[in-house]
Amino acid sequence: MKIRTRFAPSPTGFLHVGGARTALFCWLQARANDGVFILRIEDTDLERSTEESVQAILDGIGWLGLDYDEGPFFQTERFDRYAEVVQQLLNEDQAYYCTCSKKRLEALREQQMRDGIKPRYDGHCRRLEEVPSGIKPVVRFRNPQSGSVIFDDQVRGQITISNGELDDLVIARPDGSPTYNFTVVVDDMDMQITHVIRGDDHINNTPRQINIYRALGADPPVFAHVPMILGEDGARLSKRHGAVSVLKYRQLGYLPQALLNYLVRLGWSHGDQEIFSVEEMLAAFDIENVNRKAAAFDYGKLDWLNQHHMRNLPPQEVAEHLAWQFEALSINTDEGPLLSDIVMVQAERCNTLLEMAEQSRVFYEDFNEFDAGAAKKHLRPVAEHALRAVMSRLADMDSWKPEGLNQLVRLVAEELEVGMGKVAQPLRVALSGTSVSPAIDKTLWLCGKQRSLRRISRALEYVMYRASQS
RNA sequence: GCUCCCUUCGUCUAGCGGUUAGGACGCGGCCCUCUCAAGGCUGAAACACGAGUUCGAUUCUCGUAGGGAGCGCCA
Repeated sequence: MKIRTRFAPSPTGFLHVGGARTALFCWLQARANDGVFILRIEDTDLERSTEESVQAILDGIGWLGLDYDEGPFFQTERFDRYAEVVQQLLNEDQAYYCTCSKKRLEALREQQMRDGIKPRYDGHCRRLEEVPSGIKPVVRFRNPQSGSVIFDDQVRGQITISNGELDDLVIARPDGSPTYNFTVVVDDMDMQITHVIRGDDHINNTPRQINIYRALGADPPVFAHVPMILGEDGARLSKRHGAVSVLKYRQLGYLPQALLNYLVRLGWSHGDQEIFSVEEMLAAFDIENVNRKAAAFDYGKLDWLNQHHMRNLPPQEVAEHLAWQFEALSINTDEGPLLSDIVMVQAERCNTLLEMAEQSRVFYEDFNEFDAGAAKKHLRPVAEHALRAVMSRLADMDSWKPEGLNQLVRLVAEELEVGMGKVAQPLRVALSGTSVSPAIDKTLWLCGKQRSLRRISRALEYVMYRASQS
């Protein structure tokens, strides 16, 4: 049978890393097995669902490249179908009307808590003959009262829950709108989902869902409950820390490939391999090898992976993502080096594309003044000879390539009989305004001839001015 | 409170009865070096606890402790 998986977020917020990883696992399970990946929006909560959230989720999985084959389906567009199934269960006496007031339910619950037992519906309306007029009843699923539900979770192994722990859950509200545990089953059944991969906060819902499948005469799918992702401090992700949209990671300068790589390794491993391209994930991923333990998110490792991918992906491809950063920083890159050249030089020196863009601004825009500390240390009178020597030779350069530039700087150092540092550091400050930049030949290369000459000349003026002041 | 789930270096993990408990990130040291990086070498760092089972437990079983989730007319 063809594997069919689905990612079914509710649009009450953005797509965060936990959801993104679940989506990734669903996607991998489908793609690796020539299956189908479906996107379904669970928007039955009219109060909290928003258009913006739907868009944020779509944008998030779009950025990650988790393309879907069917959908997005919206549950709000399937209300007729749910009503039909509710009626079917009612007709078969597998569901019943319940007129219990919320007040009674609350009192019941309080009493049960006091008695130290698990709060659950007591079946008060199980034998209700007819609904009094004027009362809008809810519909409850008639859950089996004995026996237990046993299922084999692909991640957790066998899980057993006694039916005695379950109660008759509401499947339709007074206004007829369906509830979550019911719509999931109807949808997964109708969409012929074979593998339900979701967060482990749904483990407790699974047995009751399985009972509904059985009542409908359908075979339950395979379940796989993946652990959640914790914040860096090991506490649950909350709005306060870490629970941010995956799109935030784009803003922070992470490549989607890096985030996917990080996410797939969180709770899953394949020998000692740390680096995975999407193709490699597809080849090696197996949902059964996913860990049971919740994992803490670690930005440090994400940084490392991000740098790795920035260095190893084709520069041209990374450049496209880098362009997004420059745009976000309002840096015009029309006049200056190719973005792919920036990537080749800067990738190993940065953890994120954001850093890369910020540190490369100097190749596109002039800086206002020298960093005080750097200037004080390196733009001293003794630097004059070196700067002049370099400048005059640069003026004669016709081929502006790193190799030639490197030779040139070395030659100057040799002729002046000083170490490379005595030439490179003043030059670096002259070109970048700071004491930190790529290797000096690369810095010259990226600055370009005109810009380099102009900046060295300006630095010389600064050096002369200082000399005159002392 | 009740039910279910989880527990190897700080973090992510390997391990599937006998290992000097391996790798990765991070951290320390050394080397390289024109700055910052990157790279190379190297060091510190873990089986939550207690009983069993066994010739032998990180590994199997049961407790304890700690953590998480669920117990809605939310999803």
